[in-house]
Amino acid sequence: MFKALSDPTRREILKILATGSSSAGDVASHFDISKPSLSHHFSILKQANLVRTRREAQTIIYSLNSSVLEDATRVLMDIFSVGDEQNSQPEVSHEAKR
Amino acid sequence: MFKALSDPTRREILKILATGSSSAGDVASHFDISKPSLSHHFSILKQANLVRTRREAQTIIYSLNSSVLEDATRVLMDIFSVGDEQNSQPEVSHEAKR
DNA sequence: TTAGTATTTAGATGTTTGTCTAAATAAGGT
DNA sequence: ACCTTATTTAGACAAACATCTAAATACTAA
Repeated sequence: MFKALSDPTRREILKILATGSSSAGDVASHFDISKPSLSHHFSILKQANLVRTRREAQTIIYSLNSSVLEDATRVLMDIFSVGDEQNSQPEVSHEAKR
Repeated sequence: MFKALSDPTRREILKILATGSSSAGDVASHFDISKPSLSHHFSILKQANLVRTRREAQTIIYSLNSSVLEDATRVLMDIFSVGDEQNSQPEVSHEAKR
């Protein structure tokens, strides 16, 4: 998921989808890259479970999977162990005492 | 910052630092990769402002820069526009109405 | 000032990633 | 059936990335 979020284009796609779901083509019109490239980004986002798709006639509608936001935020907070013990004033490594 | 977070080794480093700051060497002992490689990861983390350093005799002590967590979380929430308007039930793209 | 420890820089290498064009697939409309 | 529109797959390619070894730098202590 962090891999998926690490590309600026993909984050932009997510922002666009956050304002309402839309077709692959519609999203593509916001960018200056080819549709195959966009399609590739979509597939990565989908793999990361950040978006969902449904078909509507010929077009594929992409929408944000917001539930993963909570996961993402949780993982981040977990990494930084927020609301946790001895985090703020770090101790000195045992080898580094002078 | 997301780029920095996109590598599993770096996320692991951050988790280790979350339990208290430590020297580059100490952190290295948790991994099976060379010290130069670790050093490279550190420099990326530092560039992303996720860690801070101070020198203590020969050793360099790395510590988590927790304040960036809030930024990260904020950016994430921003992307998903949490606590916002029409996000839950997506509309259909104008081209996709049948 | 020489030796030892800790970390970083340099340079090389294989892998992954983002992009492209061309072709394939999917669905509808005439 | 055929043509048009929408999207994806395939294959290629350059740039970015994670890793390594060897050498350089930074500091301490004898």
